[in-house]
Amino acid sequence: MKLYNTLTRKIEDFVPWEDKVVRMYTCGPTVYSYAHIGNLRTYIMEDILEKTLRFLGYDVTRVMNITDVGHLTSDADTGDDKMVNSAKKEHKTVLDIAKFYTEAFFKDTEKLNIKKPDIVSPATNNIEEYIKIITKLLDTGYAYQTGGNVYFDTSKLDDYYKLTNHVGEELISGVRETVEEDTNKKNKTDFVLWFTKSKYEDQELKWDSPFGKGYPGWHIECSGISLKYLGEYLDIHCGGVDNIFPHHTNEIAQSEAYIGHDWCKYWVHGEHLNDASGKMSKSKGKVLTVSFLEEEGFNPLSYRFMVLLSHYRKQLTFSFESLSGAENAYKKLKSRIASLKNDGNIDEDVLKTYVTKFSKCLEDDMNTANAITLLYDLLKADTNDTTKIKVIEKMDAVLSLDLLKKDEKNIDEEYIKEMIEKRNDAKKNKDYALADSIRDELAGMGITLKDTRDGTIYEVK
RNA sequence: GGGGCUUUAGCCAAGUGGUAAGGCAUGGGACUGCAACUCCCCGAGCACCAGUUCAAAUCUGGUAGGCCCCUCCA
Repeated sequence: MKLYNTLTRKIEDFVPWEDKVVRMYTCGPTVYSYAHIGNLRTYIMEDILEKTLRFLGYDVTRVMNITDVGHLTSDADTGDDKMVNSAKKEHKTVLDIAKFYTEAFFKDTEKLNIKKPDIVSPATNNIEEYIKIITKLLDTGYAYQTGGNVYFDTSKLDDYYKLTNHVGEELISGVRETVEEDTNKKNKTDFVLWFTKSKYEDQELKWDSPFGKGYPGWHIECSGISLKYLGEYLDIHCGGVDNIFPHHTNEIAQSEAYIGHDWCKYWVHGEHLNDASGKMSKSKGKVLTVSFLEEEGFNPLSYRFMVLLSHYRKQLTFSFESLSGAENAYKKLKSRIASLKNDGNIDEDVLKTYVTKFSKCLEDDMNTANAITLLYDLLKADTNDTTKIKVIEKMDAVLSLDLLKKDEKNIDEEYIKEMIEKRNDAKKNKDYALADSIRDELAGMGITLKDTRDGTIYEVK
């Protein structure tokens, strides 16, 4: 499989540390509010990656964290914990908030057919792990204590910027006026591993540690969880592009300083979903959530379809026009598939040809757009329906668009058949007013009649 | 100020040197009592300029626009 690796800025052949085994870590959500569909785009990409690897026969273990502490609202040393802010606003405890939004997150991902990772671990469950790492970093001189906090000393590394193209400190200064300079830091890029002192003394969550009672910095969380569950040799680490710097850069710094050798081979980053004004953001007012799409009458899977129609490394601009387009296409595609009938034996050659083509698309740095085009080719292909259904079944193991799932019909079939007959009689008698009123009545129940050559059939919305 | 990405028909989008996939929408046609569904048909020379080449959407240089990162963020 070919994958774009942010580390080398090239598309590379994917070769895991251990043959056929993949250890995959994906940055999880910060659970202080609902995930928006832009966040979810990255999780869809990761889902496709995981399923592709399984499809290709790899033994995948995927781990995801839940950030329920430590994400600061602004600069590391002046900020306030997002979880705490949220709790204050909603008059709940921090852990209540975390639990609530964690559940909401998984409800959303489920609606988008995103598989839950093998291991999901909240940041607050792994405090000992962070303490262990920080202790060693202090012992080996990669970290230092000052002003009550523990910092990572980025000047101890030769290649701190290996994940980015930043050339040095002098190039990344002077952007922001509002950030207060932390005078405790030895270097501009140093970051906090453990806080005991914060301007905000009302942290609800604090733990005892050799460095004082406090709480972990954000970056140490992902390193800690990853090392704990996936060991010292990681194959793939995913996240959104915005995490490249500083989050992932810092993860590499602390992890490799801790274990003393190269850590993660492939860094895969998903591009953002933008709206007309640019990046979608939780702090920018109106938030597009899965529930909101549903309220607007969209099927969440139409959004998944829309995402798969484009490439994960390309920015995508969200608009209701394009979502509607995607939904139309998705509905049509599903109904074409629904009309396939089992009509013979599987043509193994054709099956193999299409499965191979499908693999090729995904192995090409996850070209899902071409994978979906292949679906259209298949429907037009000169083979029997049974074979087509089988191919679609295989493809949907990765695409997860419920392509073969029939919409449940919890309706009175007998009644509908009766009404159809009544309408056909009316049509025969040229009583079109009655015929139309029957059609309208059924339409009101969400039932669409279709007059085909083989008689009238119906579809449930 | 520095770093990076991006620009293909109304919309989404593939394409990685050999003469523009696919989908959605629109329009036309068939079907229909009328519709819906379905089926058939129809559209661009790839932001702009200059190069390299027998040949460029694809390579090089430049111009313009958009976006992202450098600050919590998927």
